[in-house]
Amino acid sequence: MIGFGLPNGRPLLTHRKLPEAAMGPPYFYYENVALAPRGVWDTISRFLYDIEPEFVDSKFFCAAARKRGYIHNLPIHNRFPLLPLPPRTIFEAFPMTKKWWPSWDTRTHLNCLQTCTASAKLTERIRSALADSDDPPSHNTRQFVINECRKWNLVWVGLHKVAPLEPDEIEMLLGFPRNHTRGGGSSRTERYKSLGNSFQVDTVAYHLSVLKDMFPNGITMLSLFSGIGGAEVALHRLGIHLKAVVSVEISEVNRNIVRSWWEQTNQTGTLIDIADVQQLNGDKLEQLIHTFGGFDLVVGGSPCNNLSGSNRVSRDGLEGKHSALFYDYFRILDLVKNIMGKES
DNA sequence: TTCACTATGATTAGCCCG
DNA sequence: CGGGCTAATCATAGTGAA
Repeated sequence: MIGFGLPNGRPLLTHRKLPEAAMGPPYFYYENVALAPRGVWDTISRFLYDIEPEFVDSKFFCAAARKRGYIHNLPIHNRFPLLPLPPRTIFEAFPMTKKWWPSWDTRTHLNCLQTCTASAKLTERIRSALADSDDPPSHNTRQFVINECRKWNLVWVGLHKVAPLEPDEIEMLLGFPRNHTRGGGSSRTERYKSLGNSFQVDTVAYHLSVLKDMFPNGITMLSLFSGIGGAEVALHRLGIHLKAVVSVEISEVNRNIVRSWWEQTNQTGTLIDIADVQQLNGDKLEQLIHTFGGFDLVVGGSPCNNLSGSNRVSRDGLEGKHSALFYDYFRILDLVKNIMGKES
């Protein structure tokens, strides 16, 4: 799952032919979970002008897996990665764990960072099982421990002692500045949730890097379902000036996080935040496009709640309560294309 | 009311192998 | 080609303490 190519490998593809209807302006970038129920990506692709999705696992960019599909109309040649390159193995990311890491735990990468973490009961069950067993432990004990460690992304922090990642460790893995989600009224639970729902910044930045030469004076972006601002952080770290960002995000805590980051990084552009995508109708978009002279980029990862395999309760597909917001991404993107096409 | 904590499988895709 | 196996997975809902 390497998409059209990785930073240090030979590209599988350097050019592609996009359908006429897919061409910009604006450029757009859509994201969601790769392992969605059958047929979901076919539907998404059909709405987004029949562009073939680019499936990438972020384990090639950082120390944690993140299998995602991206549909975009960006050029794909001359991409470049963010520097410095982030740690790409568990030991590089968390050197202190090496001391306690059993040889029979052969993981080099973590699994997908999700919204919930393991219970204290589980880590205690693991400690107890290992303390009561031989050295090395029996096959059954090892199997139990390894399975739980993989399922819950546990790391070794002591003798027989595993623990879930801390929020600041997840921020690092995902490419955000330390304490990005800390403060601003965000509880620990909310931090895990917001981070679990986020982009992996290095992966997204690699795809967006082609914009740097194309927009030397900066870009104006419409950011839908912004979350904690993964796309904004990616562009900023690429050194692309943000002239204006219209950010749409339902969570007040997340809006605060992005607003706070905007202040921390001394942005000179304009940040407008909107709570609900439903507020973005034709009139509102015409007004915004008139104000900013159009959007260069429309970014969005629509809710995956009803697509994710972790959802035992309501994995209802693209028509599910939350994931159906994909259709608002399409609606808004298509409106922007039409309005901008009319004015040019 | 908020927050921390806990338990709760099914659906895929990719293998190998007959 | 299909059955059996391994493996991964941006979560929801309930409870109880503060």
